[in-house]
Order: sequence, then structure tokens, then C-alpha cells
Amino acid sequence: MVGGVSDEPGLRDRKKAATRAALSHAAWSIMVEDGLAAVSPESVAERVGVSSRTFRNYFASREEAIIDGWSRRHHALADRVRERPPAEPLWDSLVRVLPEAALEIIGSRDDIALMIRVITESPTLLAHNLLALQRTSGLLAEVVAERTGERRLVPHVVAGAVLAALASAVTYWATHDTDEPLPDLLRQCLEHLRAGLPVGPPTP
Amino acid sequence: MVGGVSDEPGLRDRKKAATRAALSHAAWSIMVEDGLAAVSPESVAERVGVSSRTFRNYFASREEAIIDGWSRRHHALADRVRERPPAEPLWDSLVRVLPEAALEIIGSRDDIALMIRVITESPTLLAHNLLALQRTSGLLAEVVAERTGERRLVPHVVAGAVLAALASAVTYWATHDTDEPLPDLLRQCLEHLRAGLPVGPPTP
DNA sequence: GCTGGAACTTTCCGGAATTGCAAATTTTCC
DNA sequence: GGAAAATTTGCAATTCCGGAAAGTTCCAGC
Repeated sequence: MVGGVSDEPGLRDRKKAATRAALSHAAWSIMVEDGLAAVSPESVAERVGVSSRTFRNYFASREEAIIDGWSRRHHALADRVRERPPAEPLWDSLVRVLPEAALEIIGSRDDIALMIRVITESPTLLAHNLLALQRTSGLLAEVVAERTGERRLVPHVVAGAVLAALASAVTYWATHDTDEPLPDLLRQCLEHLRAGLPVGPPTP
Repeated sequence: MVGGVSDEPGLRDRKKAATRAALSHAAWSIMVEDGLAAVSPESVAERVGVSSRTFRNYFASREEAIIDGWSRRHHALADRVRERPPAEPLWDSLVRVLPEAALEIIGSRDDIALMIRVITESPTLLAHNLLALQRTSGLLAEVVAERTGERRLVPHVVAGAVLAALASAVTYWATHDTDEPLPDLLRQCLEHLRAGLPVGPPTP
């Protein structure tokens, strides 16, 4: 017992994670190449080299498979924030971590633009996306609670608002033809949340 | 032509709306009485007195039927804000409308508590709920844009944050044993958004 | 008010999607 | 090396879904 109480995954779990990732990746690729309709348990399983029954053991639907990779990267956001020095004020952590992390998570602008386009015509895919966001929001709320000591309403409001900002910034950046880099857009949104949401006087 | 250019729905459309509402209501009732598993196109259609095929003409799934009533009340939120005097500053409108409207929309505390309990063990139902919220968020963003003249990022951030506040307040109110009335909780959340989200210094 | 046409509901039905199960295969541990 | 545990696979049973056609209800024009 050289390794002590190490909880390394072990080959079995690593393989599971690998096929899961391979299935999700394949599902995404097929969607990019031939559209959402072409993604099926059969097509995905064939590309990975497993049976379609195995696909169903991992995912309940094509949408779940397509989202899964994204989902896992999303969830990493909370850990990123948690890794910041505990003495750092929360907003500083958020403003430091999110704008940079956002880019890595969503990948290229083309990817996210395609995703948004597909999502707008597939409520099911949108729903799975929202589920992933919701889970991330829960994880982020935990971190906020740890950092601030607040235990009740505030962490969820903060987490929800921050993810709304993230979603808004990403959507705008991907769908509008702007030169501003994503991190800058997101930083602006977060600063708004920190300082109080600006809403101009009513237009006369 | 006494009534002028009235666009009253007409009997046919009223009947459609009625069966839709009846189906949704029946779906909700069955869920309350016998649990989510007991809600099926057959059981719902039978209670209303239509064929199960008709149920499928209206809703694609039990979850959609269960959520539908709530959905429609949600969507009314945006109109409520729009109806406020145009000269009123946006935050005043929001703080005035939402806390009171929230209560009407979600019904009794028991209803929402049950809903949350069921949702936690049914991802599909949660997903449909999130879809409804998302649509409401879009509608609210339109109103914000009309009111403030802002056209790009801000309306979506504001709308998303406000709905996060709504969801947080409702969830807390329904799941924790607090004496504070829902409108007060929600007002607090909205004031936080207006003034800047408070996050205490890190706990030493 | 009555009649033709449009819209909605119902019945029937076939194919696709989903789930459960047990055998076969692979991994782990001793 | 071999037993135990976990995973993959194929198959069967079942449910789900939506199209087509017939029947029923509403609306508009005469």
C-alpha cells in the first residue's frame, strides 16, 4: 500500500469517464457536421465504437449527451472561484475568475454561436442547457456561502444574478457583431451587479 | 356594429382555452393527489372527459401540462410591469409590482412547497419550469428595454437577475419555516439588486 | 336560418423510443 | 491464475408518439 489513502480513480472509473467523454464529444461533432437531427444513439455509438445500448446506459437522450461536456466545464467554475485565496473579497474573486474562465469554458465563438442557433429551435436542448446552468448556480451559491458566511437568501441571489450576467454576456458576444472581447463584456456586467444595476431614467 | 373593431376570442377559441386550462388543472390535481407518476395522458384526459389523443394535441408531455397554468401566470408578470405609468422609474415599478404579484402567481405556500419537493426529484419537471422562467425573463427584458432605452446587454442582465431574485425568494419562503411574508423577502432581494449585491468581508 | 367549409376531436394504427433482464465480457483483487 | 464485481451487449416487452381518416362542432355568407 504505497500510495496511502489515495482516492485515485482507478482504471475502471477512468475508462468510464473516457467513454462518457468520447460519447459526448461524438454527439457534439455529429451535431456540428450534420445537424441535431442526425444525432441519435445509433450514430453516436457507432462513431465511438460501442453499442447503442451502452449509449443509453450513459445518457437518457441525445440532448443530454450533447450538453454533457459543456456541463462539466460549467461546473468547474465554482471550483475556480473556491481556489482563490480565502482572504480575497468575493467580488474580486468573481471578477478575476469568471471573465477569463468563460472563454475556456465555451470554447470558440463559432461553437457558442452554433449552439445558440441550434438551441433557439430546439426547446429540449435549451432545457438541458438551463439545467446545467441551474446546477452551476447551486454550486456557486455554496462557494458564496462559504466565503461570506451568509447562509440564506443572499448566496442564491448572487449566484443566480452572476450566472444571468454570464449568459447575457456570452449570448450578446456570440450573436452580435461586436469587437469587444468577451471578458470585457462580462466584466462590465459583473461590475453592474456589484455596484447596483443601472437603469436610466424613463425615456420621455 | 356597436362594439367597433372588437377582437373577442369567439366561442371556438374560448373552448380551446377552456380545455387547455382544464387539462392543466387536472394534471396538477392528479399530481397533488397521487404523485407525478400517476399523471399520464390517459389519466388526465379521462378526468377531463376527452380522449388521450386530444391531450397530446395540447401538450407534448405530462410536465408541460402540469407547468402550463403556472407558465401563463408567470408570463403575465411582464405585462404587469408594463402597465405601470411610463414616467415611473423602472426600479420603482419592479419593487411595486413583483412582491405583490408573486403571491398571486404561485398561489398558496403549500402549493409551491409541494412543487419544489416534486421538482427536486424530477429533472424533467425542473427543466420545464426553467423554460417557463426563461421565457418570462425574455418578456421582462423587453419591458426593461422599452422603459430604459437600453437595447443591448443591460436589459437581459436586469431581467435575469430579477428572476433569480424571484426564484430565490420563493424557494426560501416555501422551504424554510420563516415568519416573514414573501413580499418582504422579495423586496429585500430587489433592493439588493438595485443598490449593489452585498457580500460581507471574507470570514477570517 | 341554413348550408358549405374550416377547425377540432376522436379512433385506429404502425413505427420509433425506452426500459428490464440475463448472458457475455472486462476489470479488480487476492 | 482465478473468483468476484462491474460493465457492456443483445433481445424482448412495453410504452410513447404522431399521421391519416372519419365524425363532430363552429363560423360566415347568402
